[in-house]
Amino acid sequence: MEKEIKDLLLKHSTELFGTPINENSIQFQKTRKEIEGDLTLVIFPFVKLLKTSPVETGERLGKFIKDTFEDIESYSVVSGFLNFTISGSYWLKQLNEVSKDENYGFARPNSRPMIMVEYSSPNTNKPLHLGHLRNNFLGYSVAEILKAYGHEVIKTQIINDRGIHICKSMLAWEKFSPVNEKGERETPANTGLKGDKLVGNYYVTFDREFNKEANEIIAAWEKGEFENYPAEIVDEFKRLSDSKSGKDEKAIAGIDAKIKDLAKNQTSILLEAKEMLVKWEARDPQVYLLWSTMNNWVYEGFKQTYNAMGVDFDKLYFESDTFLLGKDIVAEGLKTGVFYQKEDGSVWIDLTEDGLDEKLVLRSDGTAVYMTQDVGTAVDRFRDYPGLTGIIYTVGNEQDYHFKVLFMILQKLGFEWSDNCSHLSYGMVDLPTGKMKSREGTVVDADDLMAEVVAQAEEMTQERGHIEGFSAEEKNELYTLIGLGGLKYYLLKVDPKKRMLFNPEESIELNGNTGPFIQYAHARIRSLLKKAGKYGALTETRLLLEEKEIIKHLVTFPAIVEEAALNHSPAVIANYAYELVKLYNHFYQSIPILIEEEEELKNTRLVLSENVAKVIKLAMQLLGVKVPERM
RNA sequence: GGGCUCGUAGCUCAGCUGGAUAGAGCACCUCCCUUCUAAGGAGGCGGUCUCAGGUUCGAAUCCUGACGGGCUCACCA
Repeated sequence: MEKEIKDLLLKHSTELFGTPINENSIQFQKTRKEIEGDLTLVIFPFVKLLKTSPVETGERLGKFIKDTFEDIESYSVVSGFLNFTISGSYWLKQLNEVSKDENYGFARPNSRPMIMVEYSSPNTNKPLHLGHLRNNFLGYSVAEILKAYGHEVIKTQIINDRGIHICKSMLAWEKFSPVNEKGERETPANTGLKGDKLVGNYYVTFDREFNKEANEIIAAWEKGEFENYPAEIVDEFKRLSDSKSGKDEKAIAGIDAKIKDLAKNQTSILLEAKEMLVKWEARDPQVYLLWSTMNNWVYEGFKQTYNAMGVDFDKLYFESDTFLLGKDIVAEGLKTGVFYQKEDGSVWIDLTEDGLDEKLVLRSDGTAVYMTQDVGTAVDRFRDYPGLTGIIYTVGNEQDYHFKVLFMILQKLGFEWSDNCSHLSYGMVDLPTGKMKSREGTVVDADDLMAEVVAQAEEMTQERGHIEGFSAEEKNELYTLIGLGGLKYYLLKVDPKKRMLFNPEESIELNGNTGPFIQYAHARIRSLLKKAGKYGALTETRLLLEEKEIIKHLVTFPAIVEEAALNHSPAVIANYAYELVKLYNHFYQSIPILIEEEEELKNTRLVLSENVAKVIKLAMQLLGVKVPERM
């Protein structure tokens, strides 16, 4: 209806206003609750054109529009707003349209260009944590939303499987892993530990030993024992140490941190790790075997976690595969003058004219940095998928600058698709106690959290669920569905861009704006429909206000999907679903459905309920949240 | 210090391409299961939309500045 009115005004604008009007000056909004009407047109923009009062302008437009559309029953002008009341039969027709389409709101699959969505992208030295949950749920959901909007979507990730951090875990495992009676070191098989957890433990072990050794070095320096250390390091230490006198506490802490870095670089353990990295790059068979063995443990662990999260990928990329291509591209770019080389051999790009800095793209020793492999990975992807038009990178907002630079480099290298690449930048997840810090042990582990949330759902469901006759397996499925659904909804209902607070109590809450609240509404409707058995089709009936409100909301679903797709925002979908459920619950509570005696009214209400359940399900599907038939 | 970003009820968040009296949830207080799942519903309490200017018929929304929080400015990833 909005579109029809808009077209009408545009078509007749000269006749109505004496001049063609801008499409943007036609603004619709929802009619306020207290005022009668279904649709409101803002008339201020036209007042100036007509040089009459708002009331007069409104009356004139109102009459013109009402006379054109049969379905507009009446209009009223209230302080600059033109409110239309639309006929019940129009809304019934709309409900019928919704009802006909099993995938209402979804576009035809693959009717839009191919897009790649990257998410997750973990390091292989640490288990996944709460931050990854936000990342994974977001990426998965945005991918589903884009599919629903018609895009062909490739879900992917880049696995950060190479570099010094992996070598640290490898080294710690070699040095410190206990040997059992069979002469084996710890493995996931002989410890029963998930592979990512086991490797993560050794990363922690490395860090502990690393710090221990660094502290010993500092202690030695403070006692004046400087033999075995290079003169320039010793000088630097003395300079830093002397500069502490007379400074305040904060400044001293800063200087101490610098001293710590200095000492860390002198540790034998770091040296060994670096040697290992060099060996890895040279494909030393022993190191390479250890590397692939430990990485495979991690992948196996991650696989379980992804499975529990309910996310999946169409294609994986590994940095160990793409960083060489990155180096090739840098070499080409150096020839064409996109990059330049400094005397020490390092390669840079100058972005100062674009308001950014100079950025390193290759170290002086010729090895790749993060940027190098990201360039390589991007190009690799477009080679793999000739139909690909763009990539969406789901990565935390601490990397905003990195992606700005990456896209600019790709553009300067002449890849036209760089314009279609975007950074889905999301805010950090804070805890009530503050930031998550691995050093302080405040990181919330993804597996633990999911298990906890499911256990909580079990407890709640046993307390109040309607699960008579469920098998043990069905029960467990339900607990998982509720626990995980709640967690996903909790993390997705907030605008991705914003930093958010994770409150453990709220995340398992069942009341209010939560996943289980929405799931419950769905289960209740399904149960109602089951009880109703067969019922007739829609017929011409009068509609109650409550029913009309719901239909109005259902009708906006396609526009919501579009908005969510364009903004890469699952939160838009979550808020929509919540609104829908609130409207429905109000209706459910105050209007008889099954016990309505008038057959036509009952049918209408059942069809309405059925479609509410359908749209809830579709919307939740876009968030990766499942909805139960009973709960 | 430069760049980016955020600041809405006690708390967590919607609203932000300018539009009517700024909305939810949680928490707190009242009510409602001899009607279909009360994991529900109705109502109450609670706001100088950080502050100060500006643009506009109209500003939580746009612009400028201040204050406060976060991120970032590595031959780390």
